[in-house]
Amino acid sequence: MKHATLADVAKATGVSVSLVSLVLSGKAAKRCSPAVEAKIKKAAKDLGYRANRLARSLKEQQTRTLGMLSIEVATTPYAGQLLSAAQKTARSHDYELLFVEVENNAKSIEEAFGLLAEHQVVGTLIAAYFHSEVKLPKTTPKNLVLANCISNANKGKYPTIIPAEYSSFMQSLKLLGIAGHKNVGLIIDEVEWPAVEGRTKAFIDAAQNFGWIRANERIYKCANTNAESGYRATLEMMLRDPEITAIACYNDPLAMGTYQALKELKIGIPAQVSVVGFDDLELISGGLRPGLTTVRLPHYQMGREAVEQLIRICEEKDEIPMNVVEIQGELVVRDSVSVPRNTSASNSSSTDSALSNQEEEK
Amino acid sequence: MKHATLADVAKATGVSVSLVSLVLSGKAAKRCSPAVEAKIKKAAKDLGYRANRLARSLKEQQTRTLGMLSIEVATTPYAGQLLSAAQKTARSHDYELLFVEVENNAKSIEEAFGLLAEHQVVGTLIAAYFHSEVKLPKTTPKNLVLANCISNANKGKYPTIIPAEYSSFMQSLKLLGIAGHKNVGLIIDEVEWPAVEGRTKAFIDAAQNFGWIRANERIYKCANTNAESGYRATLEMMLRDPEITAIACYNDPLAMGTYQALKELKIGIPAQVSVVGFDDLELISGGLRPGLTTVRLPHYQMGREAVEQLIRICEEKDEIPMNVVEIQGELVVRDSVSVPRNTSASNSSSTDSALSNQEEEK
DNA sequence: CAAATTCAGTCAATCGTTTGACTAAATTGA
DNA sequence: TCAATTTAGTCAAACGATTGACTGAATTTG
Repeated sequence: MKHATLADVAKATGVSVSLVSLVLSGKAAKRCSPAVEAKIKKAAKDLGYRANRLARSLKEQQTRTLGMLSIEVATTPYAGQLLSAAQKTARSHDYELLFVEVENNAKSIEEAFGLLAEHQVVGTLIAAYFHSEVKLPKTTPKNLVLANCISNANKGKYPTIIPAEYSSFMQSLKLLGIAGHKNVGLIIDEVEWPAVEGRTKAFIDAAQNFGWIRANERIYKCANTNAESGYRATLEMMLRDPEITAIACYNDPLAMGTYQALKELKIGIPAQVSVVGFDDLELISGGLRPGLTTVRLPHYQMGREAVEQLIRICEEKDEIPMNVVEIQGELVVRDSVSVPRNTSASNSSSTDSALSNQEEEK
Repeated sequence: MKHATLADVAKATGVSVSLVSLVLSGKAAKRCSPAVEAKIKKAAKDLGYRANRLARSLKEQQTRTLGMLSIEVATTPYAGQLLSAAQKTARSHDYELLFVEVENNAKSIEEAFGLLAEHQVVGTLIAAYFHSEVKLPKTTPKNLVLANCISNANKGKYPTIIPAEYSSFMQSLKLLGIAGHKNVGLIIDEVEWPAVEGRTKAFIDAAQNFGWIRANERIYKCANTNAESGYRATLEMMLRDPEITAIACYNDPLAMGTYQALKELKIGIPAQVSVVGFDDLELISGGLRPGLTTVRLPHYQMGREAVEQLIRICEEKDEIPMNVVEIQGELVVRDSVSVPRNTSASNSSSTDSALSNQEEEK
């Protein structure tokens, strides 16, 4: 039950293999009569002929396969979108994706590079599941693109597609600033990932621009970025700084914890305290009540852009590809932000129960 | 900067290509002197020789590549684990994964089959992101395995790895039954997926075994399975059936909504009402307070098992592979279940506030 | 010492596709 | 009518790896 080859089609039509190849790849310019051409095409169809890409690539000395190295990317909710986008984009350019998961260390990545080399991939994409630093080996294949990660050791060497942490987070901070909040807290990861750096800077700058009070003292660092951490940080924050009217969270799971703490303290969201998250994990941001205002990171676009850049450099269409592309996040406005409670409570979107809670607290 | 070939190694060592091939693939039994063997190996290493799998596969007339067709699998939180497991398992058997995303219709899948055929994959895995029915074209490649999906039109034709819906859900229902609950409600998807079918059956059987009251009337069907739906269903349920002491949810997002509704109604979890979910979406189940008791579906194991079966049938090691393998979920006990309020409140893990709420209600 | 065996390798065909070089017949042009 | 051109194809080498068949020399055996 082996697959039909050019030779099979040739035999069925009574012509040479060459002619079949020429006809089926549309290069038969003036070398074939219309009648024979039709016969060949019919035979190919009847036999279910499909070109053997192995043979073709061997002859052509290049494949249309891209390597996709995923740094634990696949086991997180965000991850899939990048992968999905990468695959679809590759497919739309007639490329395939060889998928390999690696650990974030030079040895594991080097091994994967070797594998991909054996498969003669023409380019490689490395993607991480959160904006982090990737540990590359000394020697890397040509045509390498980084998505959602950076390589400090090779700064500027590879095209790199990352989220615009600063300006994306700034969007939600601006929302708090414009609403009139002056007492804003930040709950953030204590580990110095690129994402943490960018978002912290945004917070500090926003504080300056909007005249936020004692902003530096209102940065709460957590060892983990899950709901539990957010819960505890928020309890601590509201205990130490009861005048806080808005909390910016490094990500949505933290914001989930913030919700829990505020509800336990009977502090209304957003009537008494506004909350913003980051990531737009639909499961959380869309599931919380009230809906969480957050920023959606463009994982889909990152995947697409990364593969498009990769294909461009593989085909050498673009001599000077831009080295670092920052992709903007998108503010997703739901119902967790209102004006601060002391400036114009009447103007807020607070519910009756939230207002009564506010009274109880005072 | 092309890659070194056997010919390059041969030239560097002054021997024939054949000998290099023999030596490097370890088949040089008595055909090579130790000295020459060492020289060849050194040259190969120095040149960074890597076998060209295209050429090898062409000659051998078979690849070590598997096709992974993913039905929108990549964009969901669960998905990654199956994919990750599939890749790692394949890798551990020296197979690679060609990853393609498809839509769940015969045309899209047929197209992908064609692509995979061109790449001469030796086997194909189809995976869905939730236990659903897959629409296959009339002709399918040999060596096809289904993971987390079934094909009713081809029942028993392909090895199929699916979660054991009935017995997995039964684990958490049993927990409710043993705790002594008699008034249990179910919130479930209205669409008749295999997952819905199995879990509904488990609920009905559990109701019979444990003597649950009016179980059939306490099945609430939702158009969506998100937190919002769970919230509304729970409000309705508690309004109509205030004596309910336990709610089983079809999945964790629904349970998240159940939490919100119960908290709004000032009904303590688990003091007054116990809740169980399904899926163990860590983001939700681990993030909720109290932690949600739920069932973890073995996506990782499914991926591994599916690829192992696939490789087995590709290599024809197993003549009679089991046709449907049901993989057991694992009960993840957190803090959302206790004994029912009316039988022995003192025995429950209820908090003071929950108990006081209970008093308020009565 | 001759024959048989072992050792240490080489040769050459093959997998399926591509493509520049070639050819034989038909057609055109002068 | 004969050379030149066009048409309609075929030939054969190549891509890189594999492997059964082969070979010439060295060693063992009787």
